[in-house]
Amino acid sequence: MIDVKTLCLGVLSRGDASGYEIRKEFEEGPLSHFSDAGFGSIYPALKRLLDDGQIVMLPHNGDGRPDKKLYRITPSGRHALYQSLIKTPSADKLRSDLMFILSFGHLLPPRHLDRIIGDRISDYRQMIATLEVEGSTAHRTPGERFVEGMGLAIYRAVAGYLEEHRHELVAAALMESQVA
Amino acid sequence: MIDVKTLCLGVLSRGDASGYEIRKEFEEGPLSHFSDAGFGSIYPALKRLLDDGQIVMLPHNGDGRPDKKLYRITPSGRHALYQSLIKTPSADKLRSDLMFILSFGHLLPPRHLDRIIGDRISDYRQMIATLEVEGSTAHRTPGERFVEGMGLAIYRAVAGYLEEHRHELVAAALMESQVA
DNA sequence: CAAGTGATGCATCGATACGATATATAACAA
DNA sequence: TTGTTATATATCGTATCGATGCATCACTTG
Repeated sequence: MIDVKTLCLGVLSRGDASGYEIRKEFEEGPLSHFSDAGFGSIYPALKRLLDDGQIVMLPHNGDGRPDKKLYRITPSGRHALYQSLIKTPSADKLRSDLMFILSFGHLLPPRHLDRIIGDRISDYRQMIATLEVEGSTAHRTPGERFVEGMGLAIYRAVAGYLEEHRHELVAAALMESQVA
Repeated sequence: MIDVKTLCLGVLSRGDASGYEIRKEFEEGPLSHFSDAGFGSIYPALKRLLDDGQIVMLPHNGDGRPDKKLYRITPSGRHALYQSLIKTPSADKLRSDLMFILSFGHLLPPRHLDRIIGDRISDYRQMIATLEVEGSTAHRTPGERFVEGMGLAIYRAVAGYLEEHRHELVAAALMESQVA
């Protein structure tokens, strides 16, 4: 998997940013769907990138706000980013607590099962609605549009599957609970 | 996210297993699609589960093979598993190096783009074919069938999206490379 | 106008997890 | 007999995660 240093270089390749702003990219932006990094990884990564000369810190114009360290990618940093981008990408990873839980569906109360599935459907429907609005308003590069489209496609597939098969699983759990 | 201790308890709730066999479950079984754990996490987890009395080690019948430590879940372990299963599951996570790379598609050679997308489509088509065979042969609980079905639905959505939008992205990269 | 809430912003720390590596045996093919 | 693959345990350094702490500023709400 791509490391946090490279993720930061990727964000900075689009423009100067602070650690906090980089974090936001992984929480909201087009990169948020398939990448992630928290403060605990970003700040150490920025430190190492500084040491390696792949980014520089901009002198904050002594105006109002004191802190907010802005970082800018260097040519060396762009080169390192490019080298990472042309490496063969590792396999995609899906992690889902819900799916782990549902694979033990027969051990759980049917009502509880039905609730957590319903909640998750709502979550996905909400995300889909948000994406559909953003997709038509926000300005995006072709790559970003492609990635957001993939996010949308996956979210729809997940929400659709949950809706279509929810009853089967709950019904099976009901049978199980009547036996026990 | 659910920790490796709980993942191990989940596997052991289906039957006794060694560390190696637990690993295999995350590489092949129905749990492999949405969960993962390597040796470096499993062995320490088993050690802690032993300390906590949530699993026990079975005395290996002094037959042929020497090593192979078999573990069995205890009632205390089943209780701990249940407690984890009824917690509100955290949000699903998708990680994809490929999507990160493609979001910078305009920086990359169009031919390279086309190749890595094509390779990934093949990977997914292969996984889908494997799953379709297994789904009709292997014996599964309702929960496992549900989870495998979700895996299949997502893989199909991803492969389909890649196939349908591949050209758009490559075309955009071509335009970009002619400008530069 | 005070007081609370939430967003902005930096940073650290411990627990956990990851990935590579080492070691050894058994089975099976070349 | 040599090599390869599968079985099997285990460790170690590094990277990452998640929670927490601490400010400041803006906004709203009684």
